[in-house]
Amino acid sequence: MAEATVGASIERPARGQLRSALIAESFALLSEKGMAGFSVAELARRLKVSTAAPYRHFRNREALLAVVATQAADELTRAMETAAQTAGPEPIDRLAATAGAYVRHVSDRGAGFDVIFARELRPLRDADLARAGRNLMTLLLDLARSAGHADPSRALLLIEQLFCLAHGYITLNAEDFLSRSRLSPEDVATRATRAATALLRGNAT
Amino acid sequence: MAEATVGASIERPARGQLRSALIAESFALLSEKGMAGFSVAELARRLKVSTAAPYRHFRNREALLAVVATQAADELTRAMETAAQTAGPEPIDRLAATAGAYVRHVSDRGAGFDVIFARELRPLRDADLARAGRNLMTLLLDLARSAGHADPSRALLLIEQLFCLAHGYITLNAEDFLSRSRLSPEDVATRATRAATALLRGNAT
DNA sequence: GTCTATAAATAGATAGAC
DNA sequence: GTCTATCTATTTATAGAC
Repeated sequence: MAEATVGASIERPARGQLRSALIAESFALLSEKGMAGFSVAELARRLKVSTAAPYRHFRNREALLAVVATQAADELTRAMETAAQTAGPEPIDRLAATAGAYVRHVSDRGAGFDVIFARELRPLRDADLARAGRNLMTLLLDLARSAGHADPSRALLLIEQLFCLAHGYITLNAEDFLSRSRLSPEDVATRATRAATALLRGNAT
Repeated sequence: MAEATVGASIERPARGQLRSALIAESFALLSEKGMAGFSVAELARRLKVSTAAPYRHFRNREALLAVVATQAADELTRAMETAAQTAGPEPIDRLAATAGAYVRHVSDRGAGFDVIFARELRPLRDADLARAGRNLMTLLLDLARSAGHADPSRALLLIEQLFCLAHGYITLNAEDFLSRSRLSPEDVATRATRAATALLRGNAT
């Protein structure tokens, strides 16, 4: 679990470390406030630097978010790759574990498809972010293909269904819809994995 | 489709009609900006009244949102009731149609579970909103029970899975994840209904 | 590489006139 | 029932000092 939950007191970064500290703290802020509630000023306040300091490292709010989104996509690609490999030989189990890993990782880190593919970041046309997003989608489509869905449009449909389900679990858990208090990343991932398995079974028949 | 899409020019409401106009326009604003981007000031600007005017009708932003959330819950309850009744005798079809109606209605109106059960509105302890939310959940649980899931915790699980899926479709469609441009409420509902059917089949086996 | 100071928007909300 | 005027807080972003 990435630290920096609500009240965690944050060290002011050493000189020269602001850029990486900004990126790291962005994940915590996204986790708490989401994309729309993300603010460069609050980020600076948390790191105990002036509100102007971030602008020495990033042209503007969107450029910072694009770097965060790129890192999120790369992290997710690795987490899901690992989950698929660990899950055993059954195609359905592998895909369900992949969706579960998505839910676990995004619940923990706060940046998922909503950030990676955010409409708000599209106008930047950031090459790194585009590459990271493509890698992520390629992994998913490959997994769907190797689960026996050779038809590309069928594979795409399966991915769409699976990740709408996964992302819904994240979003509604954030509003305490699944439980009286927010479920841990581990718990919500478990529930989402079970749901994903049912969805995949229903598609197989 | 509720009008008031992006550039739609809005009539200034007649004297005495501001309260209902505020509520009506809130749905359009939620549709475009979501909960976090919702602002009383922008609402007033769109209705061509002063920023102070809304505060003659609602104590604050949250009180306004609570009324909107209540109406959203009541609308949804009716829309989903109708969809279930129209869907024919098959329990799976009825539940899938209900989820589809959720997606269609929320894609159009902008206020779903994220607004109705918003964490932000919880501290108000608004009795009307609580009643509307309970009615909505009661309808869904009844539908799940009559679909053969007599065990209450099993019925709850089914509803959870179904509406995480439905809500995920809405959220990701809003970021153009499902298509290069945003799908219409009708189109996203069709896709979600298909996915819901697969999910329900997978749970039945 | 970071700071102070500052500007222009925008937000939520209130007091008091009409 | 709505307005003008106003206050306070917050955000994005820039200029120029250190």
